[in-house]
Amino acid sequence: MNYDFRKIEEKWQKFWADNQTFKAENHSDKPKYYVLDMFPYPSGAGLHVGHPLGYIASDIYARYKRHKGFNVLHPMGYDSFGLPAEQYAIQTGQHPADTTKVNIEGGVDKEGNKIEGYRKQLDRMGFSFDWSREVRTSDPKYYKWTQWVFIQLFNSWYNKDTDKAEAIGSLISKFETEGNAAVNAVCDDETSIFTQQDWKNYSDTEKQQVLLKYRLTYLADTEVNWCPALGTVLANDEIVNGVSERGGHPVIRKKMTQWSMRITAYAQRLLDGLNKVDWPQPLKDSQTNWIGRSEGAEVTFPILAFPEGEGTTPGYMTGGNNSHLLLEKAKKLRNNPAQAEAALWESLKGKNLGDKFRRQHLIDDFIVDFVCLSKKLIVEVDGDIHDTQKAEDEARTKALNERGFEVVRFRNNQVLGDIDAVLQEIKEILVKKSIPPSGARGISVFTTRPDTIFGVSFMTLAPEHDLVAKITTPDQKAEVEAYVEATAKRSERDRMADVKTITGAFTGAYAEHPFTKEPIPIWIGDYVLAGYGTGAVMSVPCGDQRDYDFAKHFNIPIPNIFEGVDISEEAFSDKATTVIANSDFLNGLNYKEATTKAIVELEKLGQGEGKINYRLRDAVFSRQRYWGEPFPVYYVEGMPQMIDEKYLPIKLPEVEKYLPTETGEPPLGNATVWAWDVEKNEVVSNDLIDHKTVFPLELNTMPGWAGSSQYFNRYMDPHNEDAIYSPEAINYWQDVDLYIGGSEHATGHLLYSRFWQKFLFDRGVAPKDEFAKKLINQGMITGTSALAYLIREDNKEHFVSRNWYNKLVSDLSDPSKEKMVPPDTADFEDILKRLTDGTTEVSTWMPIHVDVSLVNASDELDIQAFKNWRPEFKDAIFTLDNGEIYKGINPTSGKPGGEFIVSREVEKMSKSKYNVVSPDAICEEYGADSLRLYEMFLGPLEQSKPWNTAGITGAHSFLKKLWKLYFEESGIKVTDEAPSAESLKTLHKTIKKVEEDIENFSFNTSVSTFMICVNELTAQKCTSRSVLEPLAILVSPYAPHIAEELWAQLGHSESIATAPFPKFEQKYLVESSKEYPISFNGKMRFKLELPLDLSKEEIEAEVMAHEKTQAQLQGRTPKKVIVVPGKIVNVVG
RNA sequence: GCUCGAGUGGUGGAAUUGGUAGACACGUUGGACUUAAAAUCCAAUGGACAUUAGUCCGUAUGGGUUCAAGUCCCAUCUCGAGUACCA
Repeated sequence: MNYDFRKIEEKWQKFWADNQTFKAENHSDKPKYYVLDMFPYPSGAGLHVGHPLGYIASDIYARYKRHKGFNVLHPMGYDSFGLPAEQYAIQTGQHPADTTKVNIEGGVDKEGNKIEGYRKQLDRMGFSFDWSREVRTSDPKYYKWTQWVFIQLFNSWYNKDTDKAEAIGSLISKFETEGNAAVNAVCDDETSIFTQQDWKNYSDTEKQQVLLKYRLTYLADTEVNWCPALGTVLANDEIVNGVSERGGHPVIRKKMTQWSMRITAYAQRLLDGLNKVDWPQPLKDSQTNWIGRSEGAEVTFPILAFPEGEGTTPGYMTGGNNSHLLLEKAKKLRNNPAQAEAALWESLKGKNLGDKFRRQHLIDDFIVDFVCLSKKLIVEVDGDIHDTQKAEDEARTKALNERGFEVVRFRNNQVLGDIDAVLQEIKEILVKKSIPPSGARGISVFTTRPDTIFGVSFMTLAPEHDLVAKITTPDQKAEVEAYVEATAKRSERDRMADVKTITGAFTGAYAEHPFTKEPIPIWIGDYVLAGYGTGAVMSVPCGDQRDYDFAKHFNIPIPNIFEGVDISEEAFSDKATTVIANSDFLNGLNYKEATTKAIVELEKLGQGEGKINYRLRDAVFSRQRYWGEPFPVYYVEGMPQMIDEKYLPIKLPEVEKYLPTETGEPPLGNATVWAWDVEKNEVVSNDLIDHKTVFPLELNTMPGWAGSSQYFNRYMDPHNEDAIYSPEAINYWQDVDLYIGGSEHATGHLLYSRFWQKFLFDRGVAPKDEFAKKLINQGMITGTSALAYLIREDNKEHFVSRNWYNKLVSDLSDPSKEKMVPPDTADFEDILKRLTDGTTEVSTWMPIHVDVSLVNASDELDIQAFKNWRPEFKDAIFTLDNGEIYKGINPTSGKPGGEFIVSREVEKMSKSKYNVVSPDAICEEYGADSLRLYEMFLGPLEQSKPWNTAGITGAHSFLKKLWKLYFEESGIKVTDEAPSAESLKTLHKTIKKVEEDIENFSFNTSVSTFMICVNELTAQKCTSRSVLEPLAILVSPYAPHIAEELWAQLGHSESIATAPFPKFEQKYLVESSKEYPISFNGKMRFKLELPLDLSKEEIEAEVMAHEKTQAQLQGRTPKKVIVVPGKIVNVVG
């Protein structure tokens, strides 16, 4: 009986499908295990051998876990919205839904090409997917729930006090009862303060506008990355090196009204969560990097003169003459608070009222009970004793008032009696004292080095900064405007490309230094980015290289504020060795001390506070595309309204053309039936829009990552029509235990998914705030391109076989070498002549990619097939490896006169390089089991490695050898004979190693282990059932088809899929002796078999007595003999 | 520039807490079986000298620790990935 893999694989694939072998139930006595692959985008090109690598690994693990007694969920689906289908639609007019269906299910495309379809390709590889749970993101039944999550986000806000998302209703009730002053929420920067009375007076539209500033998904005018070529905006992670990730088109900045996701609310939790998950460190690093947390301070620099007289220098106070005695007293008071003080502190601390309070704080010579430095409000709580010291208190209040503080006094019994009334009063004062946005008062900057504040010699604003136009003096106006205009014209890419050129302009305005009160010139420069921090920096040229370069270029002074550092060449930015000098109260302090001190002093002035800044931006969620999820949104008086959940899904409308409209609207602008009737609750014709009961629908669609941000949970209950998934389902499956996919999703899908998961966790929909416990990035399988070297001259084309090409190139680059004279071919000599006399350059060799299917395992090109494939080369000359010219196939021998050898190069697999190998062809020739084994055998899962089809024969012949262990010509040869001790040792050694390897995801080494095992059992002529049966189970996760067949042939009627994994038993591995390597000075010289129960001394004696030892020593006496029992012997001397 | 990761035969890659470097496979060479090819099987295969035993050199480079280093430490070089005026 021969190993007929085609028959076997077809048979078992059918069996698994018919019997739903891998269907997972949502309840089981077994423990659960969830193995997930990143679902693919079904492209028309189909799968190549690189794609299934991760699927094979996850499938091995899933099958292994089934053998280990787990209830395994292993689903698959399609991320089927996306740009390629849409662009194909634009070109051909075919509906993307149709092409997507063909790409998944197979069929014929418009050009008549047969498409195999992803499903069929996947099925051929024998994956144990539970297809009953398949999802497609473009299926309305699925995207109903994507729209649903969007609505939940819209109806939520982020409460910083509870540090989680809450229903928008709780925010509205806060507004109704207390306004927004004390609301500690993540919201838009320019949100202004209002009272509950203001809120009540707002119109409906105004209320909606306010709420949009708080919702977790919101509509706002944002600077977006606009890609004119694609006609859409792109998220930051969709831009690579300043051009679009897809297609490489230029991207410009543009202000547009767009949906955004308030992912920044989760910045800190997204960072913290990384500590809880077992994900690859490089991936965690890139998320950490992307979130970009930096600690520092926000500092406000008052603007000295507004040319238009808009503001004046606000009053502030001097640093003060703090005495240590007072500080100590304040500390003592803090530790012994009166009852009322303690009660009030509970309510004031931790920004409970929205502003930071300090207690028992020193203001000049006064210790005040509570102070809010940023609002300059002092709260005093007086005991009865104050009745007797009214005069002193008044004087004290007056003194504090002179220092710019407002003082409010309460009595102990007021605080203890009705603390809510007291808090309300404080809150109202805070609201009144609310400071308008920073721009009106001065320039806000973010800095990570507040310790260097005395080194500020100028300030720089981004050219796009709002203040630029306001502060520029008439003298400087022309220059500044020209500069702003010039920067706006430069694309993002240009700006990135030349970071070396220093440009900028002086505004003519000055700001005042918070401490020295010196005027500081305000410049603008494009090295300051509008999008990060506040879009303005305090420039410390001695401590920052960019500021340094800018200062040098424009001749701005560079004061040195570092102790013992030479800054004549470059800036000094080493925090670790920093000692501050020339900085008043910071002198002599190190980085950490000076930073803390500077922040405290800035807070006293009300001109700054400690702040944490994130690089992470809110994610733009609108795309001007057709083939994406439509928003469940219509507009009333310009304000977005959510469609009630019960009318979902809002299905994509039909359109004539998939391009943007002539008026520049997104493709959905072409739809004629795209309006919402609030009475009928259905989508109706645009003609009916009356803005009374029928309103226009949103024209944007959602981005690609919308559909992939919750799919892993939807698999748990994919057909649920009443909920995204039932609580029972998600409480059973909880989260993904193992997630395998590419590292390219590090800052896209994997970040957004974590964000949505945390949001759904906050809202009680998901039980875990991280969706995947363990994640593995499989490496890329690269292609091995075949190259034929061509020299093209005067319409003559000449290909040269590898050997000759290499010799020619190396001979020519080495003048000392005698020039190779090729065999007697006039043409070849001609080439050599022209190469050597310089008429032709070596570099004019052109590598031509040859389709890898035209090349055999020994790199020999089928010249005739090549000529048929590329008819433009049918008259080209081919010099073969033996130096002869190819004259066609010899009719008598049927062979060419010699071989033409191609060169090989490892490159990414791509159609244009003709190095794509499809898994179908491999399955056809060698079988799916061979493919699975070989892909695992190639190398470590995480590593990228080149594909070389030739190597698959190793895996294939292993399977044939495996088969031969069970079968001979006449049939099965497995017996019930007792196995030899040797065979049991081989088996158990294999069980141990394979189990360890699978647990460590070291699949390549376990394939080697199988090969060793089969080689050994073959040599042992083992036919024993008690060895061969467990072996079939061991192999089954890797090569499931052959394992099923062997299992069946061994007489089992059930599938092998849930057969218990063989148990390793140490007793079969126990050895009585060991072949010791005997080394001399660390070099192994010979081996010596010795019993394992010998003592160190006995081993040493045996070794020293050995004749080879004496030969090695040649009469010398060893200095030392190291004996490690069971390991090694080393003789020193 | 910064942050990670990696450098081992002709190739893909093995090598536990430092303990026999090159497992396993591809390729190559020779042989067997075949009219022939494929398939299969056997043998050799890091380099150099000797080819009988053997000796020397070898894990990017240079140092170091150790009885013993691919593995640990220091410095350097090269490649890959991510990120980039992030204040």
